[in-house]
Amino acid sequence: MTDDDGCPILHVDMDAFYASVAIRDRPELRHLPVIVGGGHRGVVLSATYAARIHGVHSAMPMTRARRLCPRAIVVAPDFERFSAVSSAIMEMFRSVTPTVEPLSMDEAFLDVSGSLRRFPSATAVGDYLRIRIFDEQQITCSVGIASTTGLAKIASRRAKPDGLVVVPRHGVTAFLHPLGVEELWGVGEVTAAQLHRLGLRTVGDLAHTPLSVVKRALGPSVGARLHAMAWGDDARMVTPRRGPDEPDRSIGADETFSRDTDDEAVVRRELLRLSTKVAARMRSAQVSGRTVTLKVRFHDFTTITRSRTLRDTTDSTQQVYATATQLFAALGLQRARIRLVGVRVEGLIDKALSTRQLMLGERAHGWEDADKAVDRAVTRFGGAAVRPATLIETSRP
DNA sequence: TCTGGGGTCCTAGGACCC
DNA sequence: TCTGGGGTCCTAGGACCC
Repeated sequence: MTDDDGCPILHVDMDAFYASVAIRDRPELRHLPVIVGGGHRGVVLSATYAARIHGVHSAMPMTRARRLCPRAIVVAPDFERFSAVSSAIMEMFRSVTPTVEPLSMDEAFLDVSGSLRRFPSATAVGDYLRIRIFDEQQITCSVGIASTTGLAKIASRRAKPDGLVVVPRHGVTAFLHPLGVEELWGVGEVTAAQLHRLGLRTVGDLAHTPLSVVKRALGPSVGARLHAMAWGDDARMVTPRRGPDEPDRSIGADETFSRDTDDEAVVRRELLRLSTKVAARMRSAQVSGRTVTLKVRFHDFTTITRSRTLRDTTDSTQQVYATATQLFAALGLQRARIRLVGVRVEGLIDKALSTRQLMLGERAHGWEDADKAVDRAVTRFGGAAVRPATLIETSRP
């Protein structure tokens, strides 16, 4: 019947997720070209297949997308909505197997080795999930099934839209070798160009190139990994998402200005807004971090980062902001045209594990109390209720 | 009015330590 | 008085993912 011969890894990927959720909530948009995205300097987050026909795809600048498909209906993203749908789908996955690894809001790996008493095959699990997701969420998805994560990921892409593709163990090279190198997970624009320069266009070309040549071109680590993947050899296991014992590695926020700016006051105000946001998210996640990184992107898109590692971990708005502005001041910019600034805190640990030594004479509670008060007020009244005085817009005409 | 915002992981050099 | 060899931390940048 099905030819998955015991391949246990599923990759389930929603089709045009944001756009699908958007048209589900507005059925009159069905069959129309719909683009989720926005902002005059934004990019396409997701587009329906009716829009893709015109060449629109995700990550494309909105300006270009509108030019390609002037009749497209542009919908602003509603991340709370997406997140709610995503949670429901992930829960459904967990009802089938505990070994679920979400990769993003709209895709996950599942290892169903343990589910094969309840289901005759991995393919049966895939069919079941596709039907249930459509029944309960009215959106379609695609499923890839293979012996490894890398293959399952490629298979789901080949299954799009609304399909299921199995890569049987005995058919790995027949499936893989005709594909373009850029189909491999981990090969982006830069690596693809490097491989093309070597005359390698297909995965088969890559597989049949001596490992030493590939390593020399791509570096030992990337080279070895991709060469192995070209043979379907991929050690990456499905690892259920980090629990609360293992927090995210970093939390950050950045923002592209609606117009490039050379006004230091504008930049500082934005750094304050971003620091406020980042620190609040850290406190809400109960983590604390030591390294603050400032990101600055200039008008020509060149991007630099500057970081400072503090003596102790922090989750204080004030300390994140102070560090970010010091890093910015140290750049010594003279009227540079700035496109984007960002603030990120890395080296996160569980707040309960962070011990902080007070400086001599430092007050034990100061900014920390202020942050807590702000968090409480935001919980009660919403984010607009409490913010630093310099962020309150004045003199709206 | 080309090119978002959220992340992860890797590399590489220098400092520093034993 | 001519040059070790790890290991870890810090910093900066870059590739990649959705």
